[in-house]
Amino acid sequence: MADHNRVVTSSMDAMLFLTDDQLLQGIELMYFAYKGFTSDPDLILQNYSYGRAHHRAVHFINRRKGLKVNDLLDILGITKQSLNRVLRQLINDGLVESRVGRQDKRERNLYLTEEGKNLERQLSDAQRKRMRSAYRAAGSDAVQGFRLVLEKIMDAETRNRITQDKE
Amino acid sequence: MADHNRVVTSSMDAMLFLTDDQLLQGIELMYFAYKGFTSDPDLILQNYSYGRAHHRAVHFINRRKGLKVNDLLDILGITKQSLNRVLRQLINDGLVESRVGRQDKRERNLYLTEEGKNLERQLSDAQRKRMRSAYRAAGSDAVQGFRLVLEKIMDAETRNRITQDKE
DNA sequence: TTATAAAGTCAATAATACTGACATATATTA
DNA sequence: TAATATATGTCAGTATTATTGACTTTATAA
Repeated sequence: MADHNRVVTSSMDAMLFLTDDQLLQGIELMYFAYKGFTSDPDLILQNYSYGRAHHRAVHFINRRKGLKVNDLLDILGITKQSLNRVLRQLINDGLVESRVGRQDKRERNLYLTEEGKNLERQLSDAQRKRMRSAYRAAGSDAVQGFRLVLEKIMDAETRNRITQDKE
Repeated sequence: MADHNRVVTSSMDAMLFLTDDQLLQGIELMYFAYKGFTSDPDLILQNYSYGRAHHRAVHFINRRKGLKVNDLLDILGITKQSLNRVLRQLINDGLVESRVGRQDKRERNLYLTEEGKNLERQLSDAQRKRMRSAYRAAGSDAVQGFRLVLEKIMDAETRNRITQDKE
C-alpha cells in the first residue's frame, strides 16, 4: 500500500517506471493540477461575468497581438460560432479591438484595448503567481522536466505550431 | 525573438528563470498539454454518449473502490445535483453499482461493474498510452520534475488529500 | 464574372455546471 | 422516545460553453 500512494517516488526504479499505477498517478496529477491552475482566474472572471472561454481569448490575443480570427479559432480548436459569442462580448465591452486587415480587408486583426490589457494582467498575475511559487518550490531542474513532459503530452501538430511559427 | 519562442531553453539561466514570459509559456504549455491529455478519452466517450464528467466518475470509482458518494463529491468539487445526473446514468446503464453501506446504511459505496471496468480500461489505456510515450520521450529525470511541479501547482488541500489518506 | 475565402450571425441542441427546494431513510442526540 | 442531523436522491430553473446547420456580407482570386 505505502508506495502506491506516494505521489513522488524518490528513486524511480527503471522497471517500475512505466507501470500502469504510476501512469494513473500521473493522470490524476494532471487533473488536480489543472484544476488548481484554473481556479484563481476563475474567481477573477466571475467579477466580469466571464468564463474560461473569455480568458483563453484574452490570453491568446495578448500573446499573439494582431492575430486573425481564424488563427484564434485554430489555436482554440473550437467552431466559429462558439468563439463568436465570446468575441462579440469582449469587443462590445471594449476589451478587444477588431481592426480590418491592411492587406486583406476580409481579415480582422485582434488587439487588446487598455481595458483588455488590464483584465489580462489580473488573470495572468494570478496564474503566474501560482506557477512561480510552484517553480520555486520544485526547483530549476524539475521545471525543465515539467516543460519537457508537457511538450511531449501535447498533440504533435500542436507542439509544432507552438514551438515554431509566430508570423 | 528567437529565444522567446523556444519552449525548452536548454540552459536555464537562473535570472531569467522566473520571467513573466517564461511563466506565460508554462501556462500555455499546461493548456495545450491538458487539451491533448483529454482528447483521446473524449473520442472514446462519444461512442457511449458520455462526457468528461462520466470519465472522471468512472476513474475515481475505479481508483478508490467502494468510495462513498460524498467522497466522490469532495474529490470532484462539484455539487450533489451535478454528480447525480451522471451517476444515475452510469448506474442505470449498468456500469456502476451502488451498494448500501454496511455500517451506516445511509451511505452508498460505489463500485464499477464488469462493464464499467471495461470502459475504464478503454479510457485509461488510451490516456496511459499517451503518458507512457511522453514519459519515455522525456526521460526518467524529466518525469520526476514533471510530477513535482504538478504537485506544487495543486491547491495545498488537494495535495494533502491526494498524497496522504486513502482509508 | 463567378467562385472562393474570412468573418459574422441566427437557431436549435447538448453537456456540464450552478442554486434552491424538498423527500426519504438512517443515525445521533437530547 | 422524540427531535435533530446526515447521506443520498430528485425536481425545476438557469448559465456557460460547446456543437451542427444554414445563411449573409464583404473582399479576394480565378
